[in-house]
Amino acid sequence: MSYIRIALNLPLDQLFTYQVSPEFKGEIEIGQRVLVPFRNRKKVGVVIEITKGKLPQKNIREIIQVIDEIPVFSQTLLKLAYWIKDYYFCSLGQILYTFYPFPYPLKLVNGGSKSLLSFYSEKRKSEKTKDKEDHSIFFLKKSDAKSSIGFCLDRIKDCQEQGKQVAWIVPEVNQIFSLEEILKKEYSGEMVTFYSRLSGRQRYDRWSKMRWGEVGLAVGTRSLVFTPFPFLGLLILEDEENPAYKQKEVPRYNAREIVTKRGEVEDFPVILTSQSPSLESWFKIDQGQWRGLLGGKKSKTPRISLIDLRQEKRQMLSELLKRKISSCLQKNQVPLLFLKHRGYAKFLLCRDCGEVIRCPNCNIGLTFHLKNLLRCHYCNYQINVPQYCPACGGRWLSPMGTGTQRLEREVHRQFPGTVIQRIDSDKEIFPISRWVEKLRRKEINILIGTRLVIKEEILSWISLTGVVLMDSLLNLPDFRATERAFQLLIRICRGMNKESELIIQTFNPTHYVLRGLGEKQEQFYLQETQIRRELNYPPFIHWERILWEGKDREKVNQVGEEMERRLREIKTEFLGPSPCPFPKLRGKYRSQLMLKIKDPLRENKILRQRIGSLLSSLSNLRVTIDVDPLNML
DNA sequence: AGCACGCCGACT
DNA sequence: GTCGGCGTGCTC
Repeated sequence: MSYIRIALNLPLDQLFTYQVSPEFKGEIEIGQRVLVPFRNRKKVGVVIEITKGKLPQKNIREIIQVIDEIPVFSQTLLKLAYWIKDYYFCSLGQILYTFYPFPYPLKLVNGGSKSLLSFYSEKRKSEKTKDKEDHSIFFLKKSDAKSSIGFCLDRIKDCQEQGKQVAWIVPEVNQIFSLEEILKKEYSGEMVTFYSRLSGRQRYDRWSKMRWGEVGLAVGTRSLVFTPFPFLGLLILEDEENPAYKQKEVPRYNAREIVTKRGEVEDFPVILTSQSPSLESWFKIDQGQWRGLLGGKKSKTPRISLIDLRQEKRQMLSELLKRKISSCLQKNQVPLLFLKHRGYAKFLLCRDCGEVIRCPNCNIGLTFHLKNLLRCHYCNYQINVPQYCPACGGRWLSPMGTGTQRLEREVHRQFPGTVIQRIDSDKEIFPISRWVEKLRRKEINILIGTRLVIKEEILSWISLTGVVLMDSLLNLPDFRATERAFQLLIRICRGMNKESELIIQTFNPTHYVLRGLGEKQEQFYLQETQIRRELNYPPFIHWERILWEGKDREKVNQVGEEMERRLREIKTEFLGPSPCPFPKLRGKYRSQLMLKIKDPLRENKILRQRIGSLLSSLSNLRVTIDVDPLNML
């Protein structure tokens, strides 16, 4: 008698056992999909273990059908799946479902072609004799958005000669097409693009081509990282710091981590690129774990002027910025005014010294609440609004963080008769080509935008950017606020056309983010690393956020207390528990806890035991865990 | 996650 | 009377 253990797409940390009737014997392989009866329905599962011998329990049901003739998932891909499961706290079945995201009737046939089959088995033979390859991680620091293309093309051509496949991953769908256009001219092999917006049929056809080794080059978004390429020789991940690489739903993976892990597991090189590396990546290069390379010519630097808002009259546009806008308009150029999105998290700023009131534990800006209260979103520290600035004793403390529409009105007033275009919501930004077309036809005089407008295609039309209130970027209640502000400024600097100018209005002109612009970028990273080290923040630890919500406020609070107790027992460091920034959402009370984890793989195991049992005993609470969250709000 | 079971309120 | 709301429990 033989039976199999399979993974199902359920949020359950367990495998299910089924019996294999004699008719399927010898057909079953690990990594194959099978159709099984589950409750009163049919479900697709992936074979994880095959065991011969006595059945481990009674009432084991039989599989209905073997779906694939050849396993969809190789042993190495399964190894990757196991790693993701342990790292990101989800079930094996959920991951395998994201590896193979097609509904059941799509059956993986071998294209009806024998040649493909033998192709595949030949590959398997050669795999055993293959030499050890260099699976280093290369990090390409780009001087501008496009400077990775030349470098990567050479590597892609090398792969083409060796009959290996390459996957090039970009953060956003619209970046695929411009890259595709360039690569079409340079790459002579078969190429596909891959992204979720394609129809099911299209996605499946392209996926099959990749899977059967019929294409040499694939360009796509983050899910491309899971494609079971049989001959993968290189993975490229463009703009590694982009938060779009983090999936917001289960499994909450970051494609950057998967790419490097897959390179390690399958033993091929990986290239990450960026104009403005994440601190985590910069640190790995600095530590010598990854190999840093420089791409492109020396970067251009615009003229940068800092406006000290403490010296200015209380208005949104300084005299200098207004003058520059005027001269821009005279030259028929389009100035860009940048600001943060409609401020939802207000902070309290001292107009004398330019500092913001910060949490003494967490160093992030305290959030200004109604009723005279300042609160830390990380550790729940609270104080009443002080009368004097704790840093300089100044009395003029004012709440900041609003005013998108106000700026538009202000610009209208200052520059009557001009066409002002505001771009600040996702709906409007796509397609970007619409705005580019308007810029080309000179239908816009002044552009006002949030970070959505900081795209290469738009910036190349701009020669003057005014950052209206730098402080709203620097003082967001997120420990990555300074890093993100720095990256944004770098991208603006690199993206604007030549002989451009950047004007930054701020209450804090000596901030290290601003000193790090231009030639001294390493300075910024060194200083930021120092701060992260002192506060024990990433890259020195990993955050894991546990969030739970329920209708019963008391119960939500009790769970917090119980979790606190258990975490103390296993000596895990954590912040909170504290109510979420939106403490009541859709009628449910929400609390969260932030764990500081040194070694996720090791510590998650312990957490699964200690916290997992608590969580499963609480039926009417919904719990989510996010490893390496990018958004701490 | 689904899906069934079961226990309560408001309907032709 | 019963239709249907959703809290609870289980899945080889």
